[in-house]
Amino acid sequence: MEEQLDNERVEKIAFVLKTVAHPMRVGIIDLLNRNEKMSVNDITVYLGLEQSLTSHHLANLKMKGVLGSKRNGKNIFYFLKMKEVPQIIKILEDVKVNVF
Amino acid sequence: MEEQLDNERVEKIAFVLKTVAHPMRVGIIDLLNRNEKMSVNDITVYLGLEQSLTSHHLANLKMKGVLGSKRNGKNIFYFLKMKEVPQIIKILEDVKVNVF
DNA sequence: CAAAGTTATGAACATATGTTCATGTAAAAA
DNA sequence: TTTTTACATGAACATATGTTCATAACTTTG
Repeated sequence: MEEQLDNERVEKIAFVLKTVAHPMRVGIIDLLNRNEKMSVNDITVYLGLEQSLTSHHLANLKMKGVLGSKRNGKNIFYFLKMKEVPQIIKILEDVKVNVF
Repeated sequence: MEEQLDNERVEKIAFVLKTVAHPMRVGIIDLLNRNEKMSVNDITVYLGLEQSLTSHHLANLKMKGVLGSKRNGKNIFYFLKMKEVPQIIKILEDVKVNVF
């Protein structure tokens, strides 16, 4: 039998889940899982969003450690840092939920 | 290369993540992953919470399809329904985050 | 059937989160 | 060096979420 999760772990786990738990952010992460790195504009266009909103979400994901970024000329490329996150998404790919 | 996630999937995935993304709820799920079923009072005592708050969170998890429940005498026992969720928690057990 | 034990519910409140809009900053191109 | 392109930032706002408190509902026991 495995150990029970201590408080710190529970907090961290919930923190990561909260960070990812939004359709736009799941979409962004899925995209970056297939592409290695993408500019803000690429992401914005690809997902059909608005620049500012994309930027806010990207900043959020970066701040929490899920993504990283690197400038190249006028572009800033974002990439996946926390490898666990796509695994989570994969597990939930065919999940059945009670939406209402 | 795998298919990109369609909108509906992204929505559902985010929905489940949102449902779980709270320290108390992660704790509850972890507990129910080790115990098969537990009464509200057991959970309340074990996690050191308050009755009403526990009940609210349990109702929430049940409504979204993560947990199920069954009455037995005066007690109501809750149990895990969505098996994917403990797997997710497991993946994040040793995750490194930028808390601030 | 009244009392005690167990869980649910709803209102009220505080706080967190997501979005928009206007504007700022940095790099490249003209 | 002005303009254009690409991205970030902050304020303001609306909405969602978590918690507490009081009370209701259901089940067993006396």
